[in-house]
Amino acid sequence: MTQSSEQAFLKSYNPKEYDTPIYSVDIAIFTLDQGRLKVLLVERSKHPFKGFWALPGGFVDLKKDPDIHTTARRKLISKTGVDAPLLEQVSTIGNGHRDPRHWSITTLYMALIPYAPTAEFIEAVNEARWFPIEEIEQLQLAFDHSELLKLARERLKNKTAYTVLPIHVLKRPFSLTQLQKAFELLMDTALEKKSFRRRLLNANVLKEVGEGIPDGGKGRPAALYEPADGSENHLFVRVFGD
Amino acid sequence: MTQSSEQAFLKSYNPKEYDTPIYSVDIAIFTLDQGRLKVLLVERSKHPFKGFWALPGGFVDLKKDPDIHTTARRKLISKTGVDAPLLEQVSTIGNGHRDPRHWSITTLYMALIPYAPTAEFIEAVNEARWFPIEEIEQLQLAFDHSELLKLARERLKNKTAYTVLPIHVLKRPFSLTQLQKAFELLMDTALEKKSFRRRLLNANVLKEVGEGIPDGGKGRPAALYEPADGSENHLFVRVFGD
DNA sequence: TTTATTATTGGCTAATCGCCACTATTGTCA
DNA sequence: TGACAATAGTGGCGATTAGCCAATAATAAA
Repeated sequence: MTQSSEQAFLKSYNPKEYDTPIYSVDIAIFTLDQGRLKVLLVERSKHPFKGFWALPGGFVDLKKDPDIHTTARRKLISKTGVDAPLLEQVSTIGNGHRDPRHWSITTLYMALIPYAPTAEFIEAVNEARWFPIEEIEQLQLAFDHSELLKLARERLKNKTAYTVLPIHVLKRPFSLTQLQKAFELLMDTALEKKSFRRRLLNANVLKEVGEGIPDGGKGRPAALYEPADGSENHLFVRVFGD
Repeated sequence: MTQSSEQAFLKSYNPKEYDTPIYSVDIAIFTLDQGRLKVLLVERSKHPFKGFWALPGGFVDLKKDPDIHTTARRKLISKTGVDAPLLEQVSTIGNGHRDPRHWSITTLYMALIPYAPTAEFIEAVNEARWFPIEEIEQLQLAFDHSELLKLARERLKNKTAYTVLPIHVLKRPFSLTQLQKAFELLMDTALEKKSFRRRLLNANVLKEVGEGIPDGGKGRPAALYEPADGSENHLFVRVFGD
């Protein structure tokens, strides 16, 4: 994108109503792939910020969306091809400078999704890509999306310390080692093996569903688990990690 | 308000833009007075829901408000006369049925404020009143404000269990007994005295600033405290209560 | 059989909570 | 002036849960 074409676009943009802000929804979609935490970004095909990478998002369809959560879900599915096991609101950011067009408000959501079911769909569309989160820090994203991503990332870290959030990024069933790895990647901290297992097992949030090959293919087979019914909302009384 | 005048109002309402939702900010303002948890409500003077009690709130002033947090603060001050020591975002609710006029979105904030500095101002305006929270449950509020209040109340309970939120509803300095009472009212649970004191004192979130008369005027004088610098954001590693 | 590799458990210490009885300080009142 | 009522504050034990780290278990490959 060139500076001048954006200027031209801005000049031609003429909001009819000046007393109502633009409202949109943006989603930070997280997954785990190849032992790394990744985020889905889409390349903007339109001004403003044409050509920049951005969080998936868009406007409410007043005719079709019953509520904003549905808007977020619709956008999520349109970019990944599938629904996500976790989609929740993070925060709403609104001010007069985040969008060059106008006073603008966005409600930020975060989603967790296993990698596999999304891979084929996303490779087919070339405007969307999974980025390792560290790589995004070097990128200049559209609007204030770098800050939005930081907000979602923080929420993810914090919530992982007292919930079982990471069960939503794994394909099922999973071993405790895999689950621990997921916790560690989402929290960005190493966790102590025994403490981790004790915590999860004592909480009755998992049900054993057999045994499988170990992580990495070598060594003792691991017990495999799935989330127990209703465990998604489990709250630990103590935070984990330090 | 009469059914027919609301009907007439709705018939005459004609939004110019159909593809953008209404956006507003609402605030659940909590205080403690006479040993009770109270919430500020305002009586609506305009349609829709004319004559109903509602949470304070309103629209963004695109000319004056740099961001939505400022919008919330402006509304808060206009109803209470003073700023609040705690104002934070709770959640954003948006759907096609919460406002009879149009698809509508609101960002809900909650505020905590000591009672005394607000009393005079609020008694002077007769469209605003502090309601004990239990009384509000019997009331039919405007729009979906009963649900919004429930959301804010839940957030208040939850956060009180792992933060020092209640320091913001007390005038300073305060005794530990007063602070415990505040915690109990905000959490809606009885707390154990020794555990409470140990928790607060060990956390280094308070500084002693003298001694004063006991709670109720009788008995041994109590040590008085103020929040220590930076203690507002203290997070306990364990939740309290039970 | 040995070894490498991953999974799982044992067991001690420390922090923090629930519980509850006990002590401390003040004013009141006979 | 000496009990007593009322509120503030402490002592101390058992339970839960985290950190630590070493030991044991199961499997495949050498």
